[in-house]
Amino acid sequence: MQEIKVVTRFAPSPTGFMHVGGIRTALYAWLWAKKNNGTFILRIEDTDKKREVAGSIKHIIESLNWLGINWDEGPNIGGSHASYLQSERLDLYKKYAQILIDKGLAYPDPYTEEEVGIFRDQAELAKKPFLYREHRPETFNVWDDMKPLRFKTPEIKSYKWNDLVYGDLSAGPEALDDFILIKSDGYPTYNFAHIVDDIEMGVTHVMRGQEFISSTPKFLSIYEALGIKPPFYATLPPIMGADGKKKLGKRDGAKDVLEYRNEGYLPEAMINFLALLGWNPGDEREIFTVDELIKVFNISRIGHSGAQMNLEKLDWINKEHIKKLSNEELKENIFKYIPNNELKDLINIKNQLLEIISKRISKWGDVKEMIEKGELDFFYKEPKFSKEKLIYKNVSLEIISNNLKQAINALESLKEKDFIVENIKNVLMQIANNLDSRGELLHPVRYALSGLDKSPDPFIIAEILGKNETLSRLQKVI
RNA sequence: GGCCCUAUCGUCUAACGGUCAGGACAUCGCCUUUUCAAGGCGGUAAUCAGAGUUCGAUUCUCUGUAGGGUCACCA
Repeated sequence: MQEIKVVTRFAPSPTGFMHVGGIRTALYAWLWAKKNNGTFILRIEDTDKKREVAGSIKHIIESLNWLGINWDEGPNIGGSHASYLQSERLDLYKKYAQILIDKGLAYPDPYTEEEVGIFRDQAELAKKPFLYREHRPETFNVWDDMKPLRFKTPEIKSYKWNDLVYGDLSAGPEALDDFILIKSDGYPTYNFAHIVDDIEMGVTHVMRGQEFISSTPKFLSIYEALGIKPPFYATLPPIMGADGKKKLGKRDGAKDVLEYRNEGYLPEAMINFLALLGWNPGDEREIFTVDELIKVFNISRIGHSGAQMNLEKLDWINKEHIKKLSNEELKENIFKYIPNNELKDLINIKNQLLEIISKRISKWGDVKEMIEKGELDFFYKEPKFSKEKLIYKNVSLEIISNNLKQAINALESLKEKDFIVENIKNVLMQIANNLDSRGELLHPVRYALSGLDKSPDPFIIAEILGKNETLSRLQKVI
């Protein structure tokens, strides 16, 4: 058995941003190349000038960069098959087109677009698939570059082929047609250009969505006409929109992946999540680093059915990845979402506060939300409070005040350097345990320190505030 | 309409033809607790329907149903 050098590619068209569907396709192709020490190519399929959106290429590159999906050859770094922009390879497509013309397998379309449109409407009216080849001219003119060039399907037949994911696939003869190779504007169609490029670039494994199954016979017939062996095909199941019905698409709310970055998801969590959307390792592991994924990824375990995005699971996976980060990494990320310096300074001094925050978020953007809701203000700013809220159940304010006085006395006895969570807890618990219920002390202390109905426990707050501030806040409420 | 693909808890999924149909997210309950979060423990919850093959079918076959894709001078 001869080992083949794996070459995969991701070939987006520059028509806007990347959504998770495209990214997952890129990811699987990338993982497969990495796993096999192969080559991963980024190629831009910019053959439709009308749909092109300015800035897309930059945006696509930024998206892939964010996720760490890097390429060995591509538009910004070059490579031995440059250019990686199809619009700069027009001569090459013409060359291959000429080969087909010479074989009598390509001819200029004599009809106008309107005429073809009428054929199509007729077919639709008759509830039949539209087949251009039924209108194929008897004799072919010489191609003058002004008309679109069509492929003359050599043999109308059914196709069977093997797919690395779906196994044996087949299609009836109506999947075969005389499709356009080169458009009247001189640009090739996807159907033709990607085949030429895959051949030229030595691509061994083509990964793409299910929507291409029905055009695969067209591709196979081109390979046959050229006398070239097609690559391996790995068809990916679709990713469905939130309703679980339709394939995810830009028109129905698919998000730019960079929005996930802006919301504060970790790239490795995003990769982890997307890898699991349509693939599984065969055991029960779910949290993977990128390196682990490269090791265990396998085409044979890609699923066949469409999967719906589950944002809650993404949050969970992101949280699991957050847990793995060092304090430095946590700070670096969290600080991006903190507008005020007081809080940053405090976090720099108190690792405990960093821990509180990181435990309560599933993505960095949640920090912003906490701040906006004022959930962190009390750490560096005196809280506002109302006396009634000191009350725990039906205990009178008088008793509460009395309890708080005891707490103040006890806390005062702690030396500044001993003012840490363990000691604070000890001291307060001693008092609290003698009460009818601990809440009679712990609730008012927590409330006096935080001014909030919901907050972290009073012991940790006290340590973070420090002895002076803690005592001062308690004094104020009695 | 033709052709093609798919079908297991709400969601993502696992299960050489023989499992009590397993895991994860979500959800619910309990524990821990002064609240919230976290954590620990546990529960509810699925093989689309009908035939066939077989001693035995989630698994194989057929039909139906449902969903998806495709039938461009888009990719």
